[in-house]
This record gives sequence, structure tokens and C-alpha cells, in this order.
Amino acid sequence: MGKKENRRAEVIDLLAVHFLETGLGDTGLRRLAEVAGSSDRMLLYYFDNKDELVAAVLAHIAGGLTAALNELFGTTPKTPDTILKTLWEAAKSEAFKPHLRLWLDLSTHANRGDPLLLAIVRQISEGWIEWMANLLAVPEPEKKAVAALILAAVDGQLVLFPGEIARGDAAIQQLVKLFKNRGK
Amino acid sequence: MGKKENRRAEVIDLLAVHFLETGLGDTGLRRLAEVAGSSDRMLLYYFDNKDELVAAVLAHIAGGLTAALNELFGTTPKTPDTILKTLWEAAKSEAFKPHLRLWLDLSTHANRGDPLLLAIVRQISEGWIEWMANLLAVPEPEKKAVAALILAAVDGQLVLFPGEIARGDAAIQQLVKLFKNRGK
DNA sequence: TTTTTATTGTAGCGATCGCTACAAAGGCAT
DNA sequence: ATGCCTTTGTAGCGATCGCTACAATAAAAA
Repeated sequence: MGKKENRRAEVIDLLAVHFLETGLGDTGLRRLAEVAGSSDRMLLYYFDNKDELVAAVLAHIAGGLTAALNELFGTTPKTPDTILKTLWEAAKSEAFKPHLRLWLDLSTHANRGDPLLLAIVRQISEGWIEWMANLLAVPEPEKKAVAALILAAVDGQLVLFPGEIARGDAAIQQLVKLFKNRGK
Repeated sequence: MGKKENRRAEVIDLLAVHFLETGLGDTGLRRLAEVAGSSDRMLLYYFDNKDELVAAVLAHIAGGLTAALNELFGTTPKTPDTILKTLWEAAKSEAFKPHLRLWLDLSTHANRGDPLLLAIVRQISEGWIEWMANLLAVPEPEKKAVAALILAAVDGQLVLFPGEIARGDAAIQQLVKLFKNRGK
């Protein structure tokens, strides 16, 4: 009875690690089965098809990331420059870098038209903006715009400096300064 | 003699359009041959292998984009907020959107470890920063950092709002305001 | 025990991938 | 005409893709 569900959850855990390490490019069923210590046949027994498998693993990863970010940021409001600095340090850390890279993968596939990933990405994206907006100590009408700016600035470093995200330090530092000047 | 080279150039032109429209995901030799009005066999006659083909097409696209941007921006220095506004309008236009999307594709593959694309992307990226830095009317030591911030902010919108880049309007507007406050 | 149901292995389908072997066809100079 | 070099078509290799048919086993229910 429950055996199937248990194993399914284990598989999701193992594949989450693999997805974070290698992105969405290496997702052949036989390869994933190897990683999960299973067989392609069994993966299609636990999941209806490959799309459902991918969606489940991504949902699991997104959940973990949300939890980690909540722990990192707490719930008390913060100024844009401190939020940006904290987020940037996280983005450069070994713990979060894989998440960022995977996020870039997802967004790219979504931009290319994959309807499944498009829906997933939009939902996650909106969730992050909302979450950060609630954390920002700025006037209400600007909250979401500032949140989007911060997230985009960090994501953009990954696009601009692939494989060496730390090179974005100077750009982020500029934005921090701009935020500090902001109160006029 | 020259027949091979002529046809090769034609093929590059045709494939550039296709790459811009569909990204790097649809690059089967047989499919590309169809698009170019040729055959897979002939593509491998014009090019040594698929990698060389892709590199040639990408170089062609990059060249065209550089020319277009130079025409759009001219050579007289501009303030960060006007450059950002101009670049953002361009990014949203139908003419440039495909270039942005393709750029995201490239960067994603580079981040995933593809060594060929990593070299290409880093070179192009560095070129853009340099180009924009020379265009920016800001003190020398900050030029490259501001350039990287602007480029990253625009790229980031694509990551954050796949398929509906215009939703980044508010975030870009925030950055424009920050730039305007900048002189203190 | 029998009978059903849940779990897993083996084999393979049809499609696509980059690439190659082989040879036919065309233009060229001699 | 002959031979040569460039250009192109046909066919296919071996690998991988998502997925399925079929059957064997194990566990649970009767």
C-alpha cells in the first residue's frame, strides 16, 4: 500500500539533489533511474509520466528553498539595501548557487515556450515577489516593484557572468548605494 | 570554387533567423537543413560539425546585434537613466526580444557547463559591458559597475517574467528613479 | 489454500540524434 | 574524349529518447 508512496518520496529527494547539481539538461529516464537507484520502468510506475515526475521534483525543491529563505530572512521588515545584501550573499554561497542555476534553467525553458514549466515558473516567480514585498520596509505602492528589481538584479548577474557569479559584486554594490541614497 | 562559401553564408543567414525565433533547443541537423533549404548531409559539407555550425551562426547574430545597438545608441555619452530607458524600450520591442531570449539560452547553457558556449558568452558579455561603460556619463571608477547593473536588471526581467517581459516595467521604472536621485 | 492485487524485470517499439561510407553527378582542364 | 576534383543524394550506423506490452514474482485478502 504505502510502499509505493514511500519509495516515490525517496526518489523525489534523490532526484532533487541531481536536478540541483546538473540542471534540467540531463533528465533521461534511464539516467534518472540510475541516480535514484531504480529503473526507468519503476519511475513510470511511481509517476504517470516524465512531466509529472519533473513537476513533482521541482515542487519539492521550491518548497525547500522557500523554507530556507524564510529562515534566512525572518519576518521583520528590512530596508531594500539590507535585503539586497543578504540575498546577494546567499546567491553567492555554495548552498544557494545550485538553486539559482536551476531557476535560470527553468526560466529559459519557460521562455522557449514549454507550457508546463511556464506555469510553474510564473507561479514561483509571483510567490517570491509577493514574499519579498511583504518583507520590504518601503511605501506600499512601491513594494512589488522594488522586490522585482532586487530579484531581477540578482538573477541578472547569473546571466551576465555565467559560472563566476561573484563578478557581479560591483554591480550589486552600486544598487546598494542607490538604495541608500533613496531616502534622499 | 566559391560556390561552397556562398551557400555557407546563405545558410548562416537563414539559420540565424531560425535560432532567434526558436532558441537553441531545436537544433537537430535534419531540422536545420529543412529550415535552410538543404540537407543534413550538406550542412556537414559546409561545416566541419554541428558545433562549428552553431558557433558560426551565433557569431553572425552577435555581429548583427552589435551593429543594431550601435545605431540605436550612437556614441555620445548619456546618463544612466536615459540609457536604461532606451535599452528597456528596445528589450520590449519585437525586434530585440528574440535576441534577449537567445541570450538567455546561451547563458543558461554556459552556466550548465558547456565549454564552447561558456567562452562565447563570456566574450560577448564582457564586450557589452565595455561598450556600455564607454557610453555612460558617470565617473570612471563606477562605469563598468553601473553598466553591469543596467544590463543585469534588464536581463533579470526576462528571467523573472518569462514570456511577458513587459511586466518588468515597474521594476525598471524604480531603477530609473534611483538613477535620477543619484546626483544626490 | 486459492484468488486477487501490488510490485518489478525483460524486451522492444518507433522516433530522433550526430555523423559517415559510398557512389553518382556535375564542372573543369587537358 | 579522358581523367580529376567538387558537389550532392541515398542509406545506414549505433546510441538515446519516452513509453508500453507482457509476464514473473511477492504480498495481501478471501
